[in-house]
Amino acid sequence: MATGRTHRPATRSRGIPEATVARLPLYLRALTALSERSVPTVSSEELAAAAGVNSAKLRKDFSYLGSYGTRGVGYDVEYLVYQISRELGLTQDWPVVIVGIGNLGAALAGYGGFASRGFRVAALIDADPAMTGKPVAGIPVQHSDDLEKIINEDGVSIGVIATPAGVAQQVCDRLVAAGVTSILNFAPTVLSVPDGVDVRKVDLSIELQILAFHEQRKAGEEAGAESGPDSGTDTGAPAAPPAARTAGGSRKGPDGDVPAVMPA
Amino acid sequence: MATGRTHRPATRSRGIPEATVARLPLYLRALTALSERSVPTVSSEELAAAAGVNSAKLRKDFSYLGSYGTRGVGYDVEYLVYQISRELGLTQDWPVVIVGIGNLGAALAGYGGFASRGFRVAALIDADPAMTGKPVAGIPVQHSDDLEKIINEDGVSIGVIATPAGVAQQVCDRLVAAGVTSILNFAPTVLSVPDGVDVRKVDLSIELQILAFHEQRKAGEEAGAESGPDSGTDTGAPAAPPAARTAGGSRKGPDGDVPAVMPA
DNA sequence: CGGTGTGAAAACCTTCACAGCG
DNA sequence: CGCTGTGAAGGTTTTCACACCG
Repeated sequence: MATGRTHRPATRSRGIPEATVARLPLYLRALTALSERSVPTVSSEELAAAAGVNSAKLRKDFSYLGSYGTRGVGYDVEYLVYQISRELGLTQDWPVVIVGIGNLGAALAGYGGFASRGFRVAALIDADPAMTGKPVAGIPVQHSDDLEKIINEDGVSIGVIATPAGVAQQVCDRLVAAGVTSILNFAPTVLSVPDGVDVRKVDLSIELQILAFHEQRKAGEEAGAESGPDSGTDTGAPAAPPAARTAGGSRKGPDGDVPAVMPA
Repeated sequence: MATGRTHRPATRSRGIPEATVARLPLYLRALTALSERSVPTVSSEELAAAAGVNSAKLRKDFSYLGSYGTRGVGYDVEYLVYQISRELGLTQDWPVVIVGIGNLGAALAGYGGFASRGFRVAALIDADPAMTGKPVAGIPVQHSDDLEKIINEDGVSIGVIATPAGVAQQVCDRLVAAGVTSILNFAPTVLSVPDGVDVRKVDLSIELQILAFHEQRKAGEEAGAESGPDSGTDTGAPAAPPAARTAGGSRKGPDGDVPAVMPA
């Protein structure tokens, strides 16, 4: 997942649980699809299936928004699309800037899912002079020297960072200084921002690592014991030597030393 | 954020909470950075800051893995890197196939974060014949007709779907039929898979929508008055309310019971 | 001392199950 | 009757705070 969040000051009444907020886009997507097929109403059961959650959860989620359904019938698709859009703030137009136009930035620039949800790519920004002026997904790339100007002129409050990790923090700082208060970070690094600025992160490799964890477990399960090169070693007892000091000689798994992970 | 099916068999021993598993990659990343700077040990406080979580949470997380720290000192960086890598299953090599080589697929193919974490891009697959043979990030694209063969020959168990939503389910079905048991889905659609197959999804526009929700709230807040983000509301009228009538009837929505205009 | 490891409390989220309304 | 809306129960995650150890 990808969460990111800056502490909520414990706020007031009108609180929609964060977990619910995170699912609203899912419901919206499912509803939009139904709307396109001109389906007039849906039951919580059907909509839940389409969104990939269970119906009790969906009903509970909707109950935080208000009573928008009709007992014995279900929910009016169009009406719900509107209510959720409004709740998410998608009834207004959100100009967004994407910084870092490499492969990923280009993919984001051309991603249809943005435009269709109230987001408008206001500008593509890159530090490489060779990119300046080059159109990507139909939008000319601008140089990062103009970052502040662009943000101010367009009243941009949401920025997407798709730069290498090394420069992400400084790009972030500039965005924040220029007035951006929400950041979607694709760089594999932790950004620090002042209070009042929201950061959400998406790390592609983290998702894969979580899958690997479960995958590994499946493999170990069906064999009871193990068979791979990296055997199960210990499992039950927490044993394992905590104090494995001395940089060069930490004794680890069966494979002598040095884990198999080493970035470039 | 999205877990796949496969719920805890309950009976299985060694349960590391899902929330903890999701953070292990974060710790690993922070530790890898420290390791590169040859830092020998870290305290929970320091590591937590580097990973963007609080220290109590980090210590609790590590307690599920075992007692790998030294009281009064902290954790041995190298040792912890190894332990977490092993727990995540990253000490082995995971061949991965990426299906759908558009902008996003190309970005993924070239993403350094994969290779550095035990993942190996075994193949890039696309349905467009014009792409076949073309090298992307140094790897030649193969045609989807050969999908099953590729998966079998390489013993691939993890697949990444970066195709348009319309074909995602069928690609998924083929991957699963060929033996893939973990899928990372970038297509904005819900995939249905048999039990035993894990799916995680990453939807770029969902993250932005969540940011918009908070952004909207901020805007409404500084305007002083309460009354939610949609204060004025009124807004024309149409839309199709389910059945908002009857005095004292259902009125819970933040905006009384008067519907509002449907956005385009 | 300084910092880990961990029970216990608190907060949060999900699921159950059913009252009640259309 | 069918389905929503929701208290209450159950589960998970986070936070607290402190015993305990190097």
